[in-house]
Amino acid sequence: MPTQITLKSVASRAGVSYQTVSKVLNGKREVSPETKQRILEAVHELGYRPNHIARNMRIQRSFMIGYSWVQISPDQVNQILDQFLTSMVREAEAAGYHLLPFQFREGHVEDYRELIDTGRVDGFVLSSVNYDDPRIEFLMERNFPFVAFGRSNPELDFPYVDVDGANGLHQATDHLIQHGHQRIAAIGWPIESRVGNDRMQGYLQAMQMAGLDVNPKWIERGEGIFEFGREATSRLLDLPAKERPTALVTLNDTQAIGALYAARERGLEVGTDFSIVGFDDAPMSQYLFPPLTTVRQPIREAGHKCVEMLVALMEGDQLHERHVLLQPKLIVRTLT
Amino acid sequence: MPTQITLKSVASRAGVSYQTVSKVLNGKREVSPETKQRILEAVHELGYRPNHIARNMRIQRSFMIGYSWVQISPDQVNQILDQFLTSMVREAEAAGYHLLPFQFREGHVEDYRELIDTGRVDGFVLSSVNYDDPRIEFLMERNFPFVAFGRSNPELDFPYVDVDGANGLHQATDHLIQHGHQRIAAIGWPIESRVGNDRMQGYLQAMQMAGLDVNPKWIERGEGIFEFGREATSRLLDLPAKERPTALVTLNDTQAIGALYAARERGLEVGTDFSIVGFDDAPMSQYLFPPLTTVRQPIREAGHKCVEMLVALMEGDQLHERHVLLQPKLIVRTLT
DNA sequence: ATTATATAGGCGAACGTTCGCACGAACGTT
DNA sequence: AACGTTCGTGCGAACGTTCGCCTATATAAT
Repeated sequence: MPTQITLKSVASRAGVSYQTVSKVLNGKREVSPETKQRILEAVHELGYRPNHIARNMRIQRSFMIGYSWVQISPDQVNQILDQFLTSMVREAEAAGYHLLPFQFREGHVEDYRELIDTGRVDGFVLSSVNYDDPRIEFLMERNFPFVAFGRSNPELDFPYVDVDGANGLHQATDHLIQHGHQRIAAIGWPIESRVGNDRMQGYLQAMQMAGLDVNPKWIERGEGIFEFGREATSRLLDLPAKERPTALVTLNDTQAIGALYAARERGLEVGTDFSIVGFDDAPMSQYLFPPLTTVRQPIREAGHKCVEMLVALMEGDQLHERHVLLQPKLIVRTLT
Repeated sequence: MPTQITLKSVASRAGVSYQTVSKVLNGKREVSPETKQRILEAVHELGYRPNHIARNMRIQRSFMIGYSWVQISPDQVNQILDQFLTSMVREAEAAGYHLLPFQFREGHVEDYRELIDTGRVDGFVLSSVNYDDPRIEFLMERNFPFVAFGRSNPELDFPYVDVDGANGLHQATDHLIQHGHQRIAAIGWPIESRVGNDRMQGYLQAMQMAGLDVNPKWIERGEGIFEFGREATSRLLDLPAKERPTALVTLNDTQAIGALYAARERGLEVGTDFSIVGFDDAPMSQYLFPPLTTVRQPIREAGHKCVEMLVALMEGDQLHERHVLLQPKLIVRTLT
């Protein structure tokens, strides 16, 4: 390490006290144009950069945003992390903050507490929230700034950004209805999942608004994985001909691909004999045979919004919207 | 914010000077068991946590590792980021560090300089390195700790971790040879890509060792995207029957999927009429029709190693290995 | 000419740590 | 009994900022 260039170095070069240099750099108006000029030159010549740790120490802020994500199963990959993270980093930097990614052991609020108590972060963005999320309870109680990506219990009032999953499935279901399908099944997630329930609601609404009855057998709930999509679809296709669905919505692309497999195993041609709509627009979904019609979430916008809101909270500004619901978009790739 | 609990709070409760508390907490041996006990109790009762910013300020270290990744094309998703990031975060935390993800505008070494000069990071992990990477030149010159994930110019000696792409393609090619293929093509990346060239080398080696001639027409170079895989494969399949390859290796799964499409467009059944091996083991590759045989990189191990080496560097320890080459693994999913 | 007011800049303190040195007491050695 | 050692603890300083207050000089108002 070459010896640091500090305020003092600049000051002695410009022939002023180091506090005056600080004032110039922070734009205080109590300094004459000439000395200001002289100081700025010295800053430039020496290539001075304020030491952030010292600054944060004095200010009693870290300008860090804590963020943790849950690792999906080891062989699965988080499809949206890249986009979400990138958009958050960009927005954070624009506001003078940085992201602090950290490990979070599910249920261990301590991991959050630790970061607060050691002064490492000024706020959090939460993701993978669900009903009764202990992190939300904890942070609300401590009155520590945070924004959740996703909703939790309806009775809790905290700032969040979410994608309108119900609308997404509404669009997906409508799309199938428009193409003449009447018996449409849905592969969902376990009832403990708030996200799953929201999305499922969109399916039910769309069916109801179209005046279509929903056979309870058409609703399958299980993990958002390939295997479950495949099994559930198998069961659906085993139904007697007049109950058997002609189309299917799923809550993510992985399930949809499982469904694709199951249909194919029966010799059904997906897109003509049987239709499937996914959710997520996973990177490879466009390249499947046939390409998967799916619902794309505005992930970047979500990341952007989360940080924007959090920054406002951390700076003590008033939020002009505490709850943001972003609209996903149906990506139509097959014609049926 | 509730008023912070500092060394002083603890000290006054335990009836000692705050510096003594610091000594206890840092395990200095110059304190009597009784006072130590008393202090530890006070620490526990008050729930004291050392303020990290203050500590770092004093120590003149940030305990932060800078990491930046290049955004692939907007519609593509970084398949490995999740795994790489997670493993780095885990390893970093275990060593008392945190990751600092930041935006990096390609070619702008300033983004790195800024983080150093403001004292925000103690070291970097680089990824997406290539020949003549300006970051490497810059960091070597400043003698600032870093570890690269990936190799650069052979004449530069810096600590790196890489996956042995040549070995990966060697395995892939061998697999095809074992199954009787003789005319094997390769879809590569532009010659400016070090990673691409390394991998391609493995293909050439495997062919040579098997005594198979490589027809120059079998080598295609272009972007690692679907479209190029498709076009290149089309060209290959247009070759006259006795030159036409019966199998194909690609440098990533996206190209492989393009190849799959092209083969399918000709009515070829992949796996029997024509064989394809990919690279990366993208999350969806296992669910393609047919499932894609591909090469899986030990990404987690790479992230782990990068941080482990970097931590050693930052702490001034001697590295017992400056260059780590990890072996990828062929994942066989189709029989041909 | 005297006093009030503004302006430019300096100075001390503080943020919460860690670190080295000084000091007193207890102890063992001569 | 005088003296060196060790041990336990306290104290001052420092890390690089920002912030508020004080002061000296110049300027304007009486």
